[in-house]
Amino acid sequence: MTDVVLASNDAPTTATRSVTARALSILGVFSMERPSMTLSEISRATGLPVATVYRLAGELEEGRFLDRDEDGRYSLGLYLWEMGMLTPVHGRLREIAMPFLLNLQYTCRETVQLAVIDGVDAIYIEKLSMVESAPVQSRIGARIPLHATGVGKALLAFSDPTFVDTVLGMPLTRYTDDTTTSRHVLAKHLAQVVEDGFARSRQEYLIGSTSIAAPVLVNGVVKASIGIVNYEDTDLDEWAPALLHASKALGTRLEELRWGTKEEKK
Amino acid sequence: MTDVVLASNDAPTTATRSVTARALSILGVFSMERPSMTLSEISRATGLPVATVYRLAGELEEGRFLDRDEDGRYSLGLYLWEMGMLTPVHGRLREIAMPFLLNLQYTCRETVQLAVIDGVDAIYIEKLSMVESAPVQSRIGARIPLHATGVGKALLAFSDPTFVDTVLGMPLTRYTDDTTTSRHVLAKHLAQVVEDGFARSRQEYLIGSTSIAAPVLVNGVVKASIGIVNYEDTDLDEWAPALLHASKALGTRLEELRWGTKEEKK
DNA sequence: AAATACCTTTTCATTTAGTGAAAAAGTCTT
DNA sequence: AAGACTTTTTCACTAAATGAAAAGGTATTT
Repeated sequence: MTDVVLASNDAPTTATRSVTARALSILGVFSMERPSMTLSEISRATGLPVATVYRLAGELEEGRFLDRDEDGRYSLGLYLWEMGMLTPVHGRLREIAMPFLLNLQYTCRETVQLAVIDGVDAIYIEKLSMVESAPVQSRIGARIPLHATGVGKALLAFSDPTFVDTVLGMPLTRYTDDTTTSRHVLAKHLAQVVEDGFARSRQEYLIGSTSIAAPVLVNGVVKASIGIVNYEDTDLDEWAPALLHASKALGTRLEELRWGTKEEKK
Repeated sequence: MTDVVLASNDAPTTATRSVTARALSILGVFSMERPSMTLSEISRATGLPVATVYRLAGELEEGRFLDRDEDGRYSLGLYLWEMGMLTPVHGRLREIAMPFLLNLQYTCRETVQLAVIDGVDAIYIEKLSMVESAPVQSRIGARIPLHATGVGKALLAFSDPTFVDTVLGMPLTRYTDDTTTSRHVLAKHLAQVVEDGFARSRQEYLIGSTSIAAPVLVNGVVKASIGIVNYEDTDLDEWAPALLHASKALGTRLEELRWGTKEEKK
């Protein structure tokens, strides 16, 4: 009931009551850094006895939530991915956004991103890039700070004031020399973002990366943000009109579809 | 152990032993058609007593595998999507393929697809489309027949003969008047695909849709296929060279990265 | 406003189903 | 061939999950 959900440390996570919670915690230890693990690695990472992991991982494998390769290493299963594709954020948001993102990417030929807020982070929902690579920090599914990225600031600047206060009240992590860590300065930045209609970010999170980003407003509420980034520190302001056009068009489309309202029931 | 895994019928699925299997079966009842469900709907769909679902769904919600909206309706949670993004098929394959797909889409301006084999189906891993819509059957994550789509035939034609026999030995479902349902005719088609180096499909699965598709070979083994589709029944042969170039280039890139071999360990 | 019908939540006596230490069996390494 | 790991199996123990039934909600109907 009053379970304290321990964040995914690699350190042995003690005390996880129910079977279900234990099984789920097994899935939770996989990450970008450790996409596959052996039985005993999982045991150490979860703090669960090997015998227990053996049984539970076996059940997860049977349910196709885990895959097991010839060497006996476990990795997250395709079925899990299939389920992810059924999630509203993908099935509804990304699906609808795609044509707008593609058009934008077609215009500017830079990497185009789509992000949403979850908790006090932003998450990349989509990233269209002509170049391979792009740092892991910017992969789809990555959590990124609201205060130190283009898409983050675009989301934050147009958020509910109460929420903004919450975020400003938290320690603003420094990632580079150019990260804004003063809440006062950040508040001024955000006001500027609202005025301009889009956010700028210059190596505030990753050295050498520059971005601009605009909010996607649905009936006046920020639901997502679209960004243009590159990793050569080139000025991107020339693409601002195209960016704003794309974000507005997506917002309008989502309004038309009454996105997020209860018309997608049953 | 000798659990008969019942396919996701909507009909009450009886007899699911373990707690874990029950919890997972709750996740399994969500689908594109029913992306959100109430407690009692889940109870009926899984065949589990309401009280049980109440507890388990509560735990899944706590673990962020399920979301619950104001009305009390459950839907698949964002965390599930995040995990999906860690899956090899996304993190490795789609990520690497993206630049090639974008380039292809940039060239032909038609919908571009990436698919892989899972079991005896193909699954769309990625779809880049300038137009919204495109039928649900072709959404990312959708399972599609190997014998009646461009990407499917491209995958099958270059598959292991034993596997081909298995697939040809199964009933070939008819989807449209143009679906090839004779195994003999299909075998001939596949030989033609190998000869041409790419597959053609004309409303074999969906009325009005045409596609061409080429295999992505990694050290001579099909690992995926890339397709170009449209829904206006236009001839796409003019894009075959670009398609072949993209699929070859991706295959080569995957070879360079020693994709699927055990260099991504630890 | 009372009745009907269907939902969600809580309770609790019952017992099933999960537990994990330890032993066995299987890998590599040196 | 011995050592240091793994993974798998076993089994006596009991914690933890179960689900019927009652209580509490929320609509919709009469």
